[in-house]
Amino acid sequence: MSPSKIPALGYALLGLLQKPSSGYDLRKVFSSTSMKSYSGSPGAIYPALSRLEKAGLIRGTVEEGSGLRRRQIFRLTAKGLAELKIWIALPITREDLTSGLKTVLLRFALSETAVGASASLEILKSFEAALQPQLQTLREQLEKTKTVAPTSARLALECGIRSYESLNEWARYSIAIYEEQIKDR
Amino acid sequence: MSPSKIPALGYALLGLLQKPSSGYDLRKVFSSTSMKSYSGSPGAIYPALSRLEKAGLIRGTVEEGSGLRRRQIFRLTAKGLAELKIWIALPITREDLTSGLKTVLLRFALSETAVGASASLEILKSFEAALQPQLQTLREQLEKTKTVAPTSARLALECGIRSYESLNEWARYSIAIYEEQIKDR
DNA sequence: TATGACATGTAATCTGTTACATGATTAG
DNA sequence: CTAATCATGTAACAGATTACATGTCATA
Repeated sequence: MSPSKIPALGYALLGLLQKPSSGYDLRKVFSSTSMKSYSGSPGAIYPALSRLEKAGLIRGTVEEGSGLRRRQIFRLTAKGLAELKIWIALPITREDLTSGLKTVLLRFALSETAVGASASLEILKSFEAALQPQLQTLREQLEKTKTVAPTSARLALECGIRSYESLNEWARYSIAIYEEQIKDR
Repeated sequence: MSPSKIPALGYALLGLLQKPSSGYDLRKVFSSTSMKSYSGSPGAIYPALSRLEKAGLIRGTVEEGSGLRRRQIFRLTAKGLAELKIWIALPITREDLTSGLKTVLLRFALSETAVGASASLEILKSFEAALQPQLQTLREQLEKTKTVAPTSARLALECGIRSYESLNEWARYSIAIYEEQIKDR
């Protein structure tokens, strides 16, 4: 329904705000965990939070009370949670693989808590499906450029192929785990 | 010497311009090869080319002659080539791994032609060196979050670890190839 | 009471995206 | 001759980076 033109940072914030946090908390998560790819600079986060609040997806409340240095705690609204769920469960495209692998992994990481294990499994399946044509394209490119290109260019291509193969194995492994888990439930 | 505040797209263009090309040629490369992550939209490429030309790193000449639809062919200048070489041979940091793996691979792919096989080998070695602490950090994170986190979050972390392990194997494999090649020379 | 970490923000600038505009050439 | 493709650009806008600004609290 909504046009949903939110950049990746916005969704990352929504995902983290399943646990209410201040802007500073969020910055710390970005800089201390494996989410360093998201900027975490104040000039990015605070404006992004303002936009999300203006869009009604989160709500900030100034924390009155004990410590009393002004800290604003943000929480997801119902609308924000709905938007987050839609984003997480989006089927994975080939484009997601080339330009936003980090984002895909974040969506998957959040999926179980936000939308449940069966949705996680669906994400994995669409991920695996998207990998196949990508792998084939790269393999064809390798065949084509094998003889002409310099060694380093060929090796770089091989690196891409190996990466996707590794992702493929991981996807199968993860799918197996989820299928077990859902069966046992 | 120069401050070198060129964005990734700029360097990608410099790399491709080792072979003189028009803006349109470059767009085609971006959209048809595994470099789709670089925008290739005219609103990105043409301004970027202008900036590079203004900085004296490339020079464009309008192609007079046969076909006669106006096409501007860009070529690297000596300064541009020097800048490109510096960028390619930059040692690889941990930060490069988390935020710019694509860029690292591009640098490596270009390295042999632009700066020679021994430089390619150096890049691989600094790449491998940067991988180790990264892997250790992720493994520690996995240990810490193993019991608390939901399955999907744990699996996402495992995906990261597997990816870096795969990169590590590739780096060793590639280093072996280059060491052979350099010995035989 | 002075220093540094906590916590939040703003302003200038740059780059990329999206969408549109223009003209030249080739194919049907 | 008309449509599609080639080839180049521009303008409006959104978002990120960098650097700076501000005030609070703890501690030495």
